[in-house]
Amino acid sequence: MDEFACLRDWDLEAIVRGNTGEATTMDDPNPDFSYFFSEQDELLDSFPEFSETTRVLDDLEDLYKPFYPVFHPLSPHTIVTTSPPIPIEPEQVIKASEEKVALQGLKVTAAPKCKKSKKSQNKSVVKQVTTAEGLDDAWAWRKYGQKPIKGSPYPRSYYRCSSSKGCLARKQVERSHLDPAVFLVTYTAEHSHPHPTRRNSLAGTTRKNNSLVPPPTTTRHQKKTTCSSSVQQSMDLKKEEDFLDWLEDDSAQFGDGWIPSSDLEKLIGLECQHFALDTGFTDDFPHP
DNA sequence: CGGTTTTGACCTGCGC
DNA sequence: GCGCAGGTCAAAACCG
Repeated sequence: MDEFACLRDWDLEAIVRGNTGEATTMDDPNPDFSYFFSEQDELLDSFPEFSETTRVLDDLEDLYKPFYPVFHPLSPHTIVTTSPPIPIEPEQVIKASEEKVALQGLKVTAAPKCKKSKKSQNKSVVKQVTTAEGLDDAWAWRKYGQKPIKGSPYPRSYYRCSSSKGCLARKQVERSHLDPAVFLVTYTAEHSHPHPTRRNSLAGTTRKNNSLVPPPTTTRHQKKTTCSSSVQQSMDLKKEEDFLDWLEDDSAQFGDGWIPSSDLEKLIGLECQHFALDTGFTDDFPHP
C-alpha cells in the first residue's frame, strides 16, 4: 500500500468510527428530527465551511425534489431509493445539479453508481456528508470489506451492523473523488433491533492500537497495525491534550520512511479538522 | 474470550 | 460466454 493510499484509508476509517452523539435512525418509528435539525443549525453556526457545503447540498435538494421517489427526513441531503416506482438515475440528478453548482464555483459529488441488481432493489439511503458530522451515528459497525472503486482514488469500505447478530443493516462509506471533504454513506437494509445508546455503540469498538505506525513494508501480519486504527482511536477516545500528546510522542515515527513530513502536516491538519468537528474544538489546532 | 480490522479469494450481476 | 467491477466471505492476527 502506498503512502497516500494508507493516508486515505486511515482518514476514512477515522471518520467512520467517529461518534459524536445521538443520530437519527433509519427505523425509528417516531424520530425526533427537530433535534437533528436544531443541532445541525448550531453546527453550521460553528463551522462556516461546513455551512457552505450544506447550503450547496440544500440547493441540490431543491433540484432533487422533483425526482424523489421517497422523501426521507433523515437529513436534508439524504436520498432514499427503493424498488423504484419511478426509475431514477442518480447520475442524472447529479448532472443537473452540477450545472447549477458549477455556476457557483463549487463542487458536487456524484452518488454511487447503482447496479441494477437485486441488491440495489433493496431500500437504501444515500447520504452525502461532509467530514465527521454525517458519518457519525450511534450504531456499532463492523468493517467486513474494502474495495478500490474504479474511477475513484478512494476505496469504498463496507460495514455491517455489529450491534445485534442477524441484523442485516449495511453501510458503505466512500470518499468522493471530486471533493474529498464529502463522503457518500450508503445505508442498506434496516436494523432488526432497537437503536443502541451511544455508550452501547462504543462498547463494540474496543480495538486499540498502541503501535501507531506500521513499518514501511506491509506484510499481512504487519498491516494489522495501521494508521487508520490508531488515528481513529485518537479521534474517538482521546481528548484534546491526549491527541496533542499523541502527536508529539509519535511524530518522530512518521519520519521513519513511512509518511513524509509534508504528508504528516496534511495528516495532522486534516485530523485536527475532523477532531474539531467531533468535539467542538476549533481554535487550538493547526490548520493544514 | 469475544470483539475488531485487514485483505486475498470468491461470488454475482451486468454489459458486450 | 467472457470479462469486469462491485460486494461478501473468511482466515489470520490483534486488542482489552
